[in-house]
Order: sequence, then C-alpha cells, then structure tokens
Amino acid sequence: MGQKAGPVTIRDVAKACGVSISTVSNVLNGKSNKVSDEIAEKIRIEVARMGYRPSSLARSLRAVSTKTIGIIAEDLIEFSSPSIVEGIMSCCEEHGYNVVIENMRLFGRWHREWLLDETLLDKTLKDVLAKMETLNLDGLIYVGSHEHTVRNLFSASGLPIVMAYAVSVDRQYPTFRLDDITGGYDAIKYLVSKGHRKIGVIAGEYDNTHTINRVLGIQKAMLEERILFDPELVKYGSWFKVGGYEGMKYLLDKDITAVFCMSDAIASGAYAALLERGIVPGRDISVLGYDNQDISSGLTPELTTMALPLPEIGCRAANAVINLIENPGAVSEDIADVRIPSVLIERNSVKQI
Amino acid sequence: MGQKAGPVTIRDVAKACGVSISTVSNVLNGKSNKVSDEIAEKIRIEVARMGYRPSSLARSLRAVSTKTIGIIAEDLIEFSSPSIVEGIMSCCEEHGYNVVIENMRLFGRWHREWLLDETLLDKTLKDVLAKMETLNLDGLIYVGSHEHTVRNLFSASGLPIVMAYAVSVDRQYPTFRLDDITGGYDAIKYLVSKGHRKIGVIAGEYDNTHTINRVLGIQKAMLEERILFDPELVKYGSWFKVGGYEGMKYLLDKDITAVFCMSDAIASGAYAALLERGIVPGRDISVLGYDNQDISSGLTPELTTMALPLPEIGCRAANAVINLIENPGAVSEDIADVRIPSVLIERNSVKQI
DNA sequence: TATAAGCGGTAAATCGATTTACCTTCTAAG
DNA sequence: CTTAGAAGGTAAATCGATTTACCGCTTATA
Repeated sequence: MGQKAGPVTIRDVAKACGVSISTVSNVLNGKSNKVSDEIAEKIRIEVARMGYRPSSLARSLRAVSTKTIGIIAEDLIEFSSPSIVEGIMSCCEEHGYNVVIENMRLFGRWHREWLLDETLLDKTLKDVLAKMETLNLDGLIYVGSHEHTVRNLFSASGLPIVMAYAVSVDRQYPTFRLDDITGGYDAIKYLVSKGHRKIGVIAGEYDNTHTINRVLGIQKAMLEERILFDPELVKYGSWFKVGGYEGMKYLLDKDITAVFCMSDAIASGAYAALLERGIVPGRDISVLGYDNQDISSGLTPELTTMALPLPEIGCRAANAVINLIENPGAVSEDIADVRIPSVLIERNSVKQI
Repeated sequence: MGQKAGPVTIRDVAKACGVSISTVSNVLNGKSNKVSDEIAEKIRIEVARMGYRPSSLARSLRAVSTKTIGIIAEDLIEFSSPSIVEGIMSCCEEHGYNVVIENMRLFGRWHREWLLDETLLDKTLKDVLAKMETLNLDGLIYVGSHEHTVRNLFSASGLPIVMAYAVSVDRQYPTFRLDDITGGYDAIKYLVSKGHRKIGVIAGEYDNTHTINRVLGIQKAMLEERILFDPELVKYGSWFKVGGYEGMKYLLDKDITAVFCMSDAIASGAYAALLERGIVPGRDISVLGYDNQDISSGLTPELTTMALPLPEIGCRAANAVINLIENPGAVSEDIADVRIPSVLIERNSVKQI
C-alpha cells in the first residue's frame, strides 16, 4: 500500500535520487552542464531502472507547443490518401513531430453524398476544426482532392496550414499537388519515343482540373513533336472503369496505334472493351495508364503507367508546415504552389512500333 | 499591446464575465445546477463570442485520462491497414475517443526487410512503444498481419491492448481476426451452389495461417457436399500474381470447372495464364477470388470474390479496448478470440453450370 | 581588495484546466 | 428564536513537467 498508482513521474525519480525535480529535468533535457557528472549518471540510471517516461501532456502544457501536426483527410480510404499520409508521417517522424488524423468522412456518417454538397462539406469541416482546435496543434495539413471547395475556414485558428493534393479556392495556403501538365506531356513524349504518332486519349470529366491540365500537356508535347492535335481523338467521360470502356469503344473506329488513359481504372475499362473485340492490348494496340494503382500490375498485360508521387507530396507538405512552424517569419514568401511530376513505370502494355 | 498572445483560456472567459474560473468550468461541464441561469447564459455567450475552446492538454493532465487510443500499424500502406484503421477511427469517434497512429514501417527507414527479421521487428516495436508511452494513452490497438511474432512487450505499460487482424504468439490479448475456416467453407459452398463439383484451388504459402484454415474450411464444405477432396487439385505458392499464374498453369491439365483463388492478386495471375491459352475466365472456367481489392473490379470479367471485413474488424477491436478502458474489471473474461467472416461479392467470373 | 563570474543546485512560478473545501446568504423546519 | 440545509459562488490544491530567480561558495580579474 506504500505503492503509488499510475505511471512513475519526475517527482518519483527526484525522490529516489534525493535531488530536486529541477535537477532531474535538467539532466533529461541535456542541460547537464548545470549538473555534476555523478548526479547526472545516478539520475540516468534511476530513470532507466524505474522506466520513467516524461509525460508529453505536462511537457506540452508548459511548452505551449505540442510538437504535433494535424491531418485533415477528406477521405482516408480514398486511393491517394494513405500514401500521402504515410509521406507526411515519415517526414514528421524525422523532425520529431507527432501526427493526429481526422477523417472527414467519418463525421459525415459514412455517406459519400456530402462530398457533393458544399454546405455539408463546410459544416463538416467546421466540426472537424472545432475538434482539432481543442488539440493544441502546431500546424495543419489538409489532404483532399482537387474537386472540392475548401474555404477560408481555418484562419481563425492562426495555425500554419498547407494543402496536400487538394487546392483551396482562395489559394491562401501553400499547396503541393500533382503536376498534371507535365504528366500529360511526359505521357505523350513516351508514347512518341516508342514510335506512336496516332494517339487516342481517354480522359476524365471534361471540366476537371486534372483533365484540363493533362490535355494542355498533351497539346504541348504534340506541338513539339509536330503531331496534329485532333479533338476527335480525345474522349471525355468518367475516371472509372465504365469511362474507359465507353471511351475505348468510341476510339475503336479511329485510326490509332496507342491510347493514353488518364487513370488505371479507365485503362481497365479500355482493356475490357478491347478484349470484347478480340484485340489484345500491348500487342495490337498500346495502352498507357495513369496513377499506378494496384490494379495496374493485376491487368494482363501489366499496365505501363504514370505513378502518382503521393509520398513525396505528403513529405513536402509536411516539410512546409514544419518550416512554417519553426520560422514564423517565413510565412509570406509568396504562397507556394508546388507541382510535383508523376513518374513513368514501364511494364508491358506499350510496345515499340 | 494590451492584447494577449495565444489562444483564449478559461481565465480570459472568467475575467470577461466577472466570475471565477471554477464557475466557467462548472458551466462548461454541465454542472449548471451549481450556477444560476443568468450567469450560465452569460458565460455561454461569452465563450461563443471569444471562440474559447478548452485545451485538451490541460484537461487530460488533470483528468489522467487522455481519451485517446493509440494504433500501432505494422505497415500503414499495406492493403488491409487503411480500412481497419478507418473502422477503428469510426468507432472511436462515436465514443468520443481520439486516435493517434504510429507506423512501424517508418521506424524501419522505409525498408521492408525488417518484417522478416524478428530481432529488428522487436526492436522497432520497442521504439514505437517507448514513443507511445510518452503520449499518456488510454489504450492500444495493434494492427498487423498474422505472419509476425508480437511478443509480450506491451505488458510494462499496463494499458488495455487488443489485436486487430494480427495475432500475438502468446495469445495474451483479445484478438479480432479473419474467420478463414468459414471463408474457405463459404467459397466452396458458393461454387457448389453454382453447379461446380470439380474445383481447383490456388492457395498462398502452404504454411500460412490463412492458407491452412481456409483449406480446413474447404474440406469441411466438400465433406458436406460429398465431394472428394483431392490434394492434387490444390496448388500452394505465393499470395501474389505470380503464384496465381503458376498455379493456374499447373491446374490447366486437370479436369476442373472452377478455381478458387485465395487472393485477388492470385486470381489476376490466373487470368493471365488463362488468357495466354485463349481460355476466357467466367465463360470457359469459373474463377473465385478473395479479398475484394480494387483490382477485382478492374479485371475482365469482373471478379467474384470474398470481401474482407476490415472495417468491422477495426470497429470491434476498438469497441473492445474502449470497453476494457471503461470497465477495467472486465479484463479477464477469457481472452477473446473473435473471428469475423468474409462476405461474398458476386460479379461475373463465376458462372452457373 | 573588491567585484564579477562560474559552479552545482533548489524553491517556486507557471502552463490551463478540474475539483475540493469552504464561505456567504437565504429559507424552512423545529 | 435557533439552526440545518440549500443555493450560488470562490480560493486554492492539483495534475507533471519546464523555467526562472536565486543561493552559497569558489575562483579569476581589475
């Protein structure tokens, strides 16, 4: 019964060593120039023996900074999120920061419809922020898609904020996102390098940022290669399999040797349409995908595709907040808008002609 | 310059209302029977106006409990982790708990080899735990694969701990994992219901828990259906595409009408082998997958498969820790070992004969 | 010879909340 | 008329750490 409950505190260590609390604190924080070697050693031994771990709660309360960064994820399960989050965590780990994640979808009771309802999105975001404000965070990273409108709801908190993958309408925060122009450009350049000059494109929704920018890149590459950009050869639709299926059926009539699909899901749909007609992808026609999702190596033949630089986006975003946190002066070096290129993964669906 | 820095505290609110700190605290914590209605109202208004949010740091320090649960993920990017984590977060959200995630892979400097090296795994785990002990958590959930050895390293912390998906060697913690026996059983039952009685199996590694148990389930179902279990018809290999490719080539000589692949990746390899020989899956032969990964709907024809109950595993694990946290008495109601069945997703790769 | 600086260490304030013990005043019961 | 209890509120202790101010003593400097 002389036994104390709960974990061992700095007070316990101090008592066990017969020194003051401050001395223990000093040793633990490397200010050992203020403590004699014998005492320091004794304390270190006792700390190890007792299994003492300083409470980050108490530490943070005193220090004001919690050394933790909040991640707001629009949808944690969405294909791009986990890798971005891992990139963020990796970088934070390196710099000694903790991470807490809020998943917006959860606040929406598992429905997806809210993504389409802007009022609801705003409301959800506000709830999430209220919860996070309670957490005494040092900074915030918003991970989402390009599609949605993120308004200036954060400002109240006064925290450093950066956007990963997503873009805020008012462009108020540093942003790290895909370089879609270069993506489209590189895709065409690669296809041309393989001898293709008659190239079809199956795109996502026609008014989508990714779509628009990739088409820009495509046009740029074609101009350089002196290929006439034929709007008849690009089919807009959806990002999903069905879009690829329909797009490919449309393109089947055209005179092309290769097709650039703006997502791997689209490519899988294209495969389906091809197979239906007995045309084998990678032999009779070349197919280039985008995203490098798991599916791309599951297809037969394995899909050559452009890998999304997701961990890098996360990592650079994290670096940016940390920088903002540690030198608050540097805030307004022109709100950054960094675009990070995708990298080509060669597999077997594009052949040299 | 009369301006205070930092966020608004309870003291500020108290001052603004001309009452004591305790009164504000009482109002905020619903003990309003100790406060007159006028004052309570006044405080609530002021709280809203000033945008005051109680610091969870200070609150937790005082309350001992942080209302947060730690997740240790062996590999956050691994296909099963994000969904399990989402399940956990969903449940925690509902019960008012926060969540912090540690990704073991990060501590291993992005290498995967450590998963094979048990000493390294233990060391990594110890590091992660040391970090988490600092966080004053209320409970812990370990999310990992069945493959690895998780020793009794946690005990020191004295925290409630449960395992999600993974299993600890010493079976010391409540465990929520796949019901592989039922999985194998249901798979065969389904195939039989579609008229198949000559069924091949492409399994994972022969000494893997999933493999062993699913085979058990297969045998049980076949016994029930009076089908002779022929060991020649089950091909062990790897969980990945290559395993499926080789397995299918092996089975091509046999007299079968359907093949049960123990992962979607295996099924994708089977598709490849089939296509190579001009056999079309879903028409000439039926294929059943397992996992319900993205890839399954990307294949042509779309793969009928068994969906892993990942969110449910996460959710039930979370419920269990929370229960352990809130009634510490209930600790030893026989260490639970709950097995959760997979659910069949019908698509187009299995046809009635 | 003053005076300053260094050394090794401690007591007490502090961070922002919760909680306990207690203090008035007022009302109702004996 | 006294006293018990309730209503409404406050001061101070507390949670576990960090940090500041200071203390007594020795040694170097002007």
